[in-house]
Amino acid sequence: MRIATYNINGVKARLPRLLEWLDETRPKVACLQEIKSQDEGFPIAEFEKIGYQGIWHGQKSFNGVAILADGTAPVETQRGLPGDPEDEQSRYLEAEVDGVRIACIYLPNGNPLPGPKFDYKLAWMERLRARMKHLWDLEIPCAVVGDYNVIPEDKDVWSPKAMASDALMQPESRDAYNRLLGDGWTDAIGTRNPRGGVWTYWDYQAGAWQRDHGFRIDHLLLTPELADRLTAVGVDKEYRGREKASDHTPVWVEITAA
DNA sequence: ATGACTGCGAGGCGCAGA
Repeated sequence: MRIATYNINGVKARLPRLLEWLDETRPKVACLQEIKSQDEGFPIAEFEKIGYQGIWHGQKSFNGVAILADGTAPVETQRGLPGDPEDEQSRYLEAEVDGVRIACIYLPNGNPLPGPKFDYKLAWMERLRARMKHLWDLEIPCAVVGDYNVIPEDKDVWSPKAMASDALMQPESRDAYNRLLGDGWTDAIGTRNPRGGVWTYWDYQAGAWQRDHGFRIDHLLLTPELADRLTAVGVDKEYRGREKASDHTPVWVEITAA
């Protein structure tokens, strides 16, 4: 069972590329971020044509997350991140698929800093931690996957110096991420690539892709019940080099049957 | 190096329909 996450940067602009990736790699579950679409504009029929069902949580222009599943309907368990009734940004969607609980997250970027956007990021991360504690206490196979907008360590970025002032690698951002790992969650890509040097994002600007100037910000965090079933991890790097690509690339874990 | 690129909405514009 393959669980993948992919920040697609616009579901309409990315549709041909996205359908191609689903068709070629056939993940059981595909968690999408930055669909940048309102609920009524989500092209579910296109996914159904190739055998996927899905749920989505959109908003106009920005953000938006979706969970697609091959040949089965994800059963929604949570829409929106709990903990702040004032927060109207669509960044969290959670469902059950084949006995696995899966949360799809689009964590706030947090730039520029200091400022309200960075404060929002840190507050969102504390709310995420509370939700993840809830999931942890269920003692079930569970994955919280998506665009975390955190570069965990210096080995996860092409140049720590170039990115030093960015919200993605501030000590506060890293501390909040490390608290999740400290709670027991397994960073699947990180633990399987201890030397680092694995990127999931390359900026559109300054020839970052051609120079391999990337970093790792798309993560899959697993409970022990799921980490025990982990057989492989991967980054579908070549999709970043295709025509009209997203600036992120798909990342996945392979899990054995229960 | 205050750069670089992209997607989307607003809005302009052309066009179809009333």
